[in-house]
Amino acid sequence: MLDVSSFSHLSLDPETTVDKIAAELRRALFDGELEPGTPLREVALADSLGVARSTVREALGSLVADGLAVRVANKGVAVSTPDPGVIHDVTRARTVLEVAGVRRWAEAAETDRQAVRDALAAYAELASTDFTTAAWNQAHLAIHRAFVGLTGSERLVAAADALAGEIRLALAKVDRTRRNATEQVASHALLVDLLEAGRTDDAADELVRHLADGETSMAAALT
Amino acid sequence: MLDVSSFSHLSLDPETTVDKIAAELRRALFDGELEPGTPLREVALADSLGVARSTVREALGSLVADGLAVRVANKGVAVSTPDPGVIHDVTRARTVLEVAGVRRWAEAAETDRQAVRDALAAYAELASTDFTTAAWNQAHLAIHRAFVGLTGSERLVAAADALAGEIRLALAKVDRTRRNATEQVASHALLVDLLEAGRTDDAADELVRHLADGETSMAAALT
DNA sequence: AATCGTCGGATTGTCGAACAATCTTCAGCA
DNA sequence: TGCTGAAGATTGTTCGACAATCCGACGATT
Repeated sequence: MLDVSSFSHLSLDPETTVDKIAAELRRALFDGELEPGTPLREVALADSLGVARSTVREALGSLVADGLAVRVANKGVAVSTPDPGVIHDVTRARTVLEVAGVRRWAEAAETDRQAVRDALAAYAELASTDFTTAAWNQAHLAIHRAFVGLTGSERLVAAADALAGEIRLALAKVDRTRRNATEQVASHALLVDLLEAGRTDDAADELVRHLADGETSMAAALT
Repeated sequence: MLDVSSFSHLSLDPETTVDKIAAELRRALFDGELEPGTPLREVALADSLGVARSTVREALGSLVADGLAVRVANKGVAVSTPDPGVIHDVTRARTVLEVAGVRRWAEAAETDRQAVRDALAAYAELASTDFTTAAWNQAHLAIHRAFVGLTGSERLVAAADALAGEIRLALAKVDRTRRNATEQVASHALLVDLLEAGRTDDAADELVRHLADGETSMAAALT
């Protein structure tokens, strides 16, 4: 039998009701079931989900903390509405984070580099299946998250996750991505190839271009 | 008389009780009145502050979202305990953010550059007064915040603020800063001078050194 | 007609009490 | 010593209530 200390790496934290509600709301947001600007009434959500108002309230606080919704005092919480200014700021922020990551490709931990390859592989595989918009966006953003992971800082990854949430919100109603799925995969594969070849400067330039393109297409999709 | 639409830039949001509680708890944390690891009991805080438990609970959620405290299910929230690993991660993260800022010095908005100068001036002035540890740390971190502000991204500044919170937590009980206040000011002034002279590469190197020094001294102060 | 005051409904912010589930402590016992 | 189990403490969640605030409508005034 193993020593007890061998299990010290195991852990589980019981999923609380607030977490479930927050997760369900996030899913609804990312699936485009809730239009940006939609007010999230506490009582309506409460008896729609069969929980108390306090619990809903706490879950809403979680969404607000992540920037997915905004709360104005005495008026309540509403789904964040991504405007061009937000898109621009998000793009500038993720450019900083992701470029910092890819520039550390050579010095990064091997596991972090492998995470990039794995994310790319999953992305490519998904492209040949019948995927949903939300799943596609998630796989795409997983690659960019892995880029930030190259910095080796979990806090930067957390910041990138918050940015990704706002992007998924903006992309919820857009599935223009489907038609050029293979093209998108090729673009990211090229980027990783440049990294593997040691051409980090070229990779960084390519990434900046890619993110700028993403900004323009996202801004255009806002109608 | 002015047009009615001239008032569109005015706004005010009433400060809610939860905000006051969260602010008070932050102050106590940054002033070192609460040791890291101290459990924050909901009932104790509630009747100590003269508010309901629900309200305290919500305020605690705010602290947890900012990384100043940690919540484990069914056990409650406790003040975060900064260990060397945390310090290292925070340092790596802020290095990315601040270096990205200073490298954009030339392209940054003039107001953002001026914010750096102003923060430095306030820091220098504070050095010649009888300051408290918390105020000193705040003035110091304001400079570094201004560096991130050079990126022009409010989201990166927000991320930097979260990092700054954890730093203030680690620095709460340390006032080794007092003795070499003028030296600290000189170090930051040199950095800004390099920027003004257009030597951004040298400034970035200096900044990296400065942050690395900060990490070692913070880690040493953890005892 | 346009502006202003007021009224009522809806919603949030906060409070208080309650209860089950879980954690912690500690005495008792093998 | 090491395990068991009961008691107390703490959290997670629910319910009900109330004041404060917001919002829209409805008149009243100029």
